[in-house]
Amino acid sequence: MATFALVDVNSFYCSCERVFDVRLQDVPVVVLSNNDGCVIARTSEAKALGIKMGEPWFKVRDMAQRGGVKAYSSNYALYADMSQRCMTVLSQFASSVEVYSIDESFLALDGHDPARLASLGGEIRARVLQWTGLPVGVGIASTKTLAKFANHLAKKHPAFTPAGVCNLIDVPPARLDKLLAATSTEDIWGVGRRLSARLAAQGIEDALALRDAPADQIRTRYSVVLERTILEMRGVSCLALEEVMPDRKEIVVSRSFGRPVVELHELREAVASYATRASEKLRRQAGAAGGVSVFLHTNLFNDDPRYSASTAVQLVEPSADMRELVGAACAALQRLFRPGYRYAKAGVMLLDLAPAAIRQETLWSPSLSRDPAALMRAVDGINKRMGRGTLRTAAAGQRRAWSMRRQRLSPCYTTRWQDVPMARA
DNA sequence: TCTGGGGTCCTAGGACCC
DNA sequence: TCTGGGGTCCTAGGACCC
Repeated sequence: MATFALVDVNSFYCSCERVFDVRLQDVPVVVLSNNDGCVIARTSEAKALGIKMGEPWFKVRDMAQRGGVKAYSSNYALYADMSQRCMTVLSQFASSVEVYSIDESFLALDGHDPARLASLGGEIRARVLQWTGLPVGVGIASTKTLAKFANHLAKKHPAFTPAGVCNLIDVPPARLDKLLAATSTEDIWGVGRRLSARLAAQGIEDALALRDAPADQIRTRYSVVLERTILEMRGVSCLALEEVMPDRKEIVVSRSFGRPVVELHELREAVASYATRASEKLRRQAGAAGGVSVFLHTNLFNDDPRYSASTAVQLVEPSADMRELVGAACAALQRLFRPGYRYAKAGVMLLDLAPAAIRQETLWSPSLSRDPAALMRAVDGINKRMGRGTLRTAAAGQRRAWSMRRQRLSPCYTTRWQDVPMARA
């Protein structure tokens, strides 16, 4: 029987902020989305105040501040670096690790003494905390879906020992049934709000009823995906550990603007910036794009006149060249733009991605002596050393008055020398 | 009056995840 | 005034092919 652990960091973004500021230890902390728009991470103290996930910050700000909440703009440079440190520690505990998201990993624990799994979970927690300062939860079970559930239980029930660890393999079947019966289907990995509502309408009101529903009926009425979830809940492992992250099939860079944008030239700066960033991500996976799509829209929440549009441009041959991708994106924007609207957001998607190495050249492809890839390697190299955006296309602009608000940003403690308190002194 | 069967590819939309 | 960003997979239906 396979054994999986799911390890995740509690309130990850908030915990990262706490590591570097002891004053945040016992106070409620939230981290906001880009543009300081919504609450996307909350500590338990902030949850206790009734602050919901995804809630617009301007709606809860007054209440939150009265309650002593400290709010931060999201600092992805800090979180990405802390994530790497955490994953490095986790890799010491398992031969195979799947980094599932910025704050979660699945570990293959096969080969460990079954009697020692729970205490192993405790050791994982202790070492990650000691080496990175981040608190994690550990769920252990025979399938990935059950490991997710175990992790959920470890957070909810302080009774499991050691604290923060739940090993479902040790839980007697009758007790497991009770725990499932007390769990909403929505709290099962793979079941979202919509499916949960449809299931409830069919009389499947809790996770126990879902597990025991007839699998073939579920497949016919819903999908093979949900059938797999049910099998996994029964201990039949259908989802394997995926160690190598497959290359992205599409790359999206999009942002809401810090304020409404009316002028084409400002939109062009934004779209060129997004295309530049997207091309960096593309080259990082050694890919080339066959097409570029651009979208833009006005504010969907207020009474501004609505306009929303997208269009795609096919490239003559796949490319990872920043200049070509920015050019294509700007051409697409030109087609979409309608004057007189107050635009709120734009985005660039790179489509039809393929490995750059196997691309099909045309009769007019540049010769090797004018290798555009060499130029891009130089650009990427300089930006890596000197900071993102040091070299960019002129189209990406200088003033960038449209860029997002981040008024509550913490320092990049681990990735910028200027931001290290000691270095400033 | 009669109007096959089977396959592939593409796209849009819906659902999920963090 | 203020409402995030970036992904994946599956399915149904239409176009098209022989």
